[in-house]
Amino acid sequence: MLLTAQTNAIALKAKLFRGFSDPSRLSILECLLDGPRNVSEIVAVTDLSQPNASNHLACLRDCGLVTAVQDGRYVYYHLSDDRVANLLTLADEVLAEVARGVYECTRVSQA
Amino acid sequence: MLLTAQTNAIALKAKLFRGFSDPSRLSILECLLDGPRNVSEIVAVTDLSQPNASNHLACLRDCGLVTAVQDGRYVYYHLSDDRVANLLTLADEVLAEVARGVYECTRVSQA
DNA sequence: ATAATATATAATTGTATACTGATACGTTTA
DNA sequence: TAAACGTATCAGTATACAATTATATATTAT
Repeated sequence: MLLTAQTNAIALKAKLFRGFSDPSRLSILECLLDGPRNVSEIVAVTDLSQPNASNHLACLRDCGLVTAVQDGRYVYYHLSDDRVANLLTLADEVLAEVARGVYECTRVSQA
Repeated sequence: MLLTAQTNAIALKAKLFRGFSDPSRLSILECLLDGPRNVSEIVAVTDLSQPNASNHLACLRDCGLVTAVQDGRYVYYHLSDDRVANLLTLADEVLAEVARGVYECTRVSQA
């Protein structure tokens, strides 16, 4: 694809949405809706393996969706912007509207 | 991953976001912000190959983000819900906040 | 300093998915 | 009906990505 300022902006946005587009990462984000959590707590809540959670957290952190704050040997994560929560809420609303369509979507993943 | 009502809801939401998480699909969605477009018009605006656009449209359609209306030999697509536009706008706002972080993110894709 | 705990990284592997080229299908026009 | 046009599907390939296991790094406690 040709790279212009416009396509670059689109690529950025796609990357942002990609942060939301995995169930593991969504679980992490939703668990952070209630406030900061350290990795062990996130692992406990989400049932992800520790390295797996750590990988997804690195992705979310690099993408700017969450922020890490080290406190001793613990690292606490929190949503980096209130609008991240808004995006999740808005997605719920769209889902309520089109849930049936998404449920029947077999093109992205059969899972 | 254990499948509960909760994880199922999360999987649905992840699938929804996946519709937004590809530059080609985002281009299509943004081009539909201005109103309905048929496939040829979408191909012209986005510079995607026709089969590629058609594939992405099938995904967006199955996921409920766009709706297709056939008119003769043309098929017109439009956003299926106003909130889809809202999600795109909100994403822009988050991006404005965290653009630098996303730009530096090398974990999702090196492109 | 050593052990224990918390988190991050690396290497590997299987699977998902984006793209291309060829082709099929459906609709309109001649 | 045949030809042209618009759209969808299919097969194949290359790449991206998620999960796992093993290991490294960092911090606290003994």
